[in-house]
Amino acid sequence: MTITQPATKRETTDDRRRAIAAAARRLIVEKGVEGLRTRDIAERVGINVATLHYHVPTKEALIGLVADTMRDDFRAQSLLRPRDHLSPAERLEHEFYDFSEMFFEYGDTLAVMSELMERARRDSVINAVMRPILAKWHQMIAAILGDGIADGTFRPDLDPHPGALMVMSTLIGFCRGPDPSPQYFERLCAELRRALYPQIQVVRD
Amino acid sequence: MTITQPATKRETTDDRRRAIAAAARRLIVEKGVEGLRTRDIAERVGINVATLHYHVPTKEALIGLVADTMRDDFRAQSLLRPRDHLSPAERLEHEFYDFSEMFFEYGDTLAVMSELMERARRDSVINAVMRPILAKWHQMIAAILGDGIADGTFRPDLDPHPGALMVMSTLIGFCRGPDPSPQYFERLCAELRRALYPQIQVVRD
Amino acid sequence: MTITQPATKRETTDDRRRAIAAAARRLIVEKGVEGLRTRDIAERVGINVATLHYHVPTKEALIGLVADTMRDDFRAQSLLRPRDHLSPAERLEHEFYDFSEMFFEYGDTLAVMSELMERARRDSVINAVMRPILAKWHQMIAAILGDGIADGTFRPDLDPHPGALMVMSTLIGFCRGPDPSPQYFERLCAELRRALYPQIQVVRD
Amino acid sequence: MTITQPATKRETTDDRRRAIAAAARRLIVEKGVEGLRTRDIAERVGINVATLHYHVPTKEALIGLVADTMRDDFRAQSLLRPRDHLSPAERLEHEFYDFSEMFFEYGDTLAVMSELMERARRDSVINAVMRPILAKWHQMIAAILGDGIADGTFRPDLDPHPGALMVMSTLIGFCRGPDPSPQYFERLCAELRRALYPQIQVVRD
DNA sequence: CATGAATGAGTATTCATTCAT
DNA sequence: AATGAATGAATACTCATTCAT
Repeated sequence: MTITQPATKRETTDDRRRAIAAAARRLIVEKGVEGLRTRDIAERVGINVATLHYHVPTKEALIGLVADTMRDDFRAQSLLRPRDHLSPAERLEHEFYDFSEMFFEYGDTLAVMSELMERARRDSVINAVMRPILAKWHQMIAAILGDGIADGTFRPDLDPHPGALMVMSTLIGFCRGPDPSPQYFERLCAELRRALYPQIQVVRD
Repeated sequence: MTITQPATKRETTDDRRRAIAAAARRLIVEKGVEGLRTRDIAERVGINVATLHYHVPTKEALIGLVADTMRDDFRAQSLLRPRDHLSPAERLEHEFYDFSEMFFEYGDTLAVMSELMERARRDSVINAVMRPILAKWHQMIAAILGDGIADGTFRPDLDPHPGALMVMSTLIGFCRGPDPSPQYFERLCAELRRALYPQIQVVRD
Repeated sequence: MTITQPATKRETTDDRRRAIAAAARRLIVEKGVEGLRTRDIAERVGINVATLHYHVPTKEALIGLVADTMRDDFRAQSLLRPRDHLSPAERLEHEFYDFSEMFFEYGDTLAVMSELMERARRDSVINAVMRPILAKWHQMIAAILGDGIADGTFRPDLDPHPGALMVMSTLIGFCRGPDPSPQYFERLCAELRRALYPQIQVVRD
Repeated sequence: MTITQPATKRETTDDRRRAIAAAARRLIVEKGVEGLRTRDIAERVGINVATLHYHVPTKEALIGLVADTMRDDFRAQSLLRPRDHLSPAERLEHEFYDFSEMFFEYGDTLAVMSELMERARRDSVINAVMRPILAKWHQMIAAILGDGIADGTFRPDLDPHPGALMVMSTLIGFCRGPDPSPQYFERLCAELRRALYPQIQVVRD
């Protein structure tokens, strides 16, 4: 129903590459990058191994392709979309929401991301694609925090750069954390909010 | 003590296993778990591959062995050592310090940890060893936070469990973060402190 | 002239085959017969691999085609052209000159020839085309020598058949020899002349 | 009876390498260097492909090994052995005899040599081993000719360097020539002798 | 305990050739 | 006549593991 329909015999290269990337991602989730086999991908797409190599010449290129689709996903997903017209608080909530959506709806993407990040350390090709994504994300959150500090939304003593890393890391940590339920995600977000917003209730006497 | 007369004969097998684990860990840092080759380990230890298999019969056992040494390391390292006689604030600082020491002095341990965690998702053997370590760590920090909330050290609205995850994730995030310098680590810790402690300065008039 | 209306439509196939053969020969010079790839040829001709196979159905046929063009070249080149109206000495000089021209001007032809000869041993198709060329050449030189012996131009004790082989082999040996310069070629020809002509200076009394 | 006896199970690496080289040479004679397959070699030696790779890690190394055995053969064979104590005429006859022996008794060696020489043009590894052999041989014959010219054995107008190339090329040409019989070889040698020696019969009165 | 040699089951990649359009 | 896509059969090479000594 989705991708592996053997109805229309000859596919266009672009479709095939898409299908290959999708199969590769699913396999990465299942077996990790190190367990990724060209034969498995070909089989899952329903083509010959040689055909796979016709569309994606080498395994390195294949991983590059996967990395590219990751970037596209992140772009398509609003995660990296600036929302300058909104207030810092709203933008922060969007970050939380987009991340939860990505985790709960498109779980694969984050899992693959995690795999690729680990590998990025030793694989310059992956690194070249992955680093910018993280960097962009980090910078976006830092901007949100910066704006929020300026307009008094967030704590005045908040340090945007480490603060952004804290937010990102916490969200990522959730994925590997002990309780991957939406309820726990909400608790985590609440904690982050309290960590970022000024403690209003203390004001007074 | 076992077969021939001398005293320190017994250690041989155990020593070998230790040496093998050490070599394996170094190689994991260099090439990742997926790049780990029994031959390379043997060569680095200075023994034959067959001999390696004599001491550690299978690769799965080998990774299990490495995981075991990880647990031992974390135990030896004060990270998981309870320090009930100290104040919550002191214990938190100890966590920061121990983590920084592990990162800056024994960088390998965290790198291997990271590799194994990624793999734990699919490898039940690794998972069985790694999960408890993380769980223990998480629980310890949660305890610190809980105690600190109780005695007023930390924000009263702090939620210990997600808070602990936030602390852990942020520390872990530092390792992969954009700036792995001690200075940045300190900024990050400062940020965490501000996130956990009550905002004193707000108290006025 | 090529693709639109004009008259010369019919030649297309033949032109294609010629272009294919030419590209194949260039590639054989560069990478040897064993390094010859249909895809490379197609690319160099500027057509699709499938199109190549349309014009030359199989690789064996392709090599046969190349061999054919070799024969045509040798025919076109005066090497195999009888020159009965000239004196044996003149005809021998023509052989030297034609060979040098082929080596220095059309180096490819001899290189391809050499490649194909080596392969002829095991490939009956190539053998069928190549042997006759060599045989013809050998027979022509033997005829020159025979005629020259008869009219006193060459040594009376010269044995035409082995003599011809000696001349051919020496010329061929030059191509692989230590010094492929025109000067050395001339020295080699001089040596052959002294080996074939009677030693005049000895005649005394 | 010769090499492929599966009696003694574990062979020493040196023996295996020898057997592998021998099998490779036979296969090169049969199918050429380009038709050489590691599987075929392994099968002929009676070992697993992986075992082959254990002894000779790569195909390049394999061809290097074959080239090495060629050099050893040529050394063992008297072809490259200087015989300074003999007269130039005797030394020349030795060259003829050694070559014929190599061709008629150890036909493989020259066939392999021929294959490797063709490939040497594009393969620097082979070239590095083969060139020196040819160079040495050429130089030895040139020395014989030089000595023979000096002591009046050979024509005074003989040019040693091209002369040596002529002798070598003619011998090599015999291998590919139209008639590979011992009788024809003798005719060819006779022709070479007449080409090198002064023409005594001309001296009369 | 130790080792050199051996091996089965993979693993990415290549290549001539074919097919549907 | 031409082509993009597809494929079967190879091909060199790898690796954890085993065996005989």
